[in-house]
Amino acid sequence: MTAADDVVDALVRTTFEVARVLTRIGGEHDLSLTQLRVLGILRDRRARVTDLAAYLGLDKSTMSTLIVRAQRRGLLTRGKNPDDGRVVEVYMTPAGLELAKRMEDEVRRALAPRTGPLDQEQLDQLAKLLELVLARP
Amino acid sequence: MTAADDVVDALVRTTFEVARVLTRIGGEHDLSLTQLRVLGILRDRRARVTDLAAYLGLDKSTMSTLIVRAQRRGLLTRGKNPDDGRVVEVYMTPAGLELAKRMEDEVRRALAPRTGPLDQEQLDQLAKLLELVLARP
DNA sequence: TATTGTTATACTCTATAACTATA
DNA sequence: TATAGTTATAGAGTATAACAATA
Repeated sequence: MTAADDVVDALVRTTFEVARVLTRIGGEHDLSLTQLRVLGILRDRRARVTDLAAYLGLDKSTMSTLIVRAQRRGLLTRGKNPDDGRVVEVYMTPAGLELAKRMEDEVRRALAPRTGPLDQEQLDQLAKLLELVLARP
Repeated sequence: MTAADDVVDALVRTTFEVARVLTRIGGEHDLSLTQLRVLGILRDRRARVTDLAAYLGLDKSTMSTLIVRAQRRGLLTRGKNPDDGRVVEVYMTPAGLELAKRMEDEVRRALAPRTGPLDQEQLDQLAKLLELVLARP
């Protein structure tokens, strides 16, 4: 068992723990983990259906139905791109933005007991090391 | 934006990145992220249906159908507990164990480019810090 | 009565295939 | 022809409710 293996183990376990928190908080607002993520992505930008699908690793048809359901709930909107009539751009409604913000706060609060025991130096180290892990594609 | 907020952001992004890798590798073996996790849990122990459901945060009925499908694929087996006729214990078949092992290797290989750039000290630090985060329930 | 598990039902999530519209 | 998106279909994942068996 190498140190890299230990890190992979810890990363996978952390992933399931954080995913559990995200799934619970999403569920409390009737949102799946995927829908939660869509809202997270669209918080600060608009995006095309195909680009969203590629980013999330989903088929465009899956993306399409996800958007339809979120739109039906008033969380986001679709609009034609005037430069290319084939393209549909997706963006948040005020209600969607508000929900995304509320859930972000809830996630911070839910994870606070886990980050709380770390001191300032450990928090900085962990953030830096995770950024290093995320840097590689 | 506090240091704790930065860590939460990095944890959430890491979660989605690792989940993407796990989803892809599971998918290559026709397994969902949940099924992948069930196999991971049962690798080194047997478990009751209700305990599995509680651990995964799923309803027992959901757990039941997941088990039925995995069993139909020959990955795991169910057996009555002789001490308590209500209890069903679930455990892996040799085929399930072999698949779990193969996927674990694939996950390590897939994440190697991300852990690779870290030196020995950084790996040890990251493993230690993630353990601290995981320690709090 | 309480606990353990399964089944029926009704959603959402997801990919594949077939389609429309635009380029 | 190629690209962007939608829709129809089918199967997996999920929870709720109702149920059977056991304690």
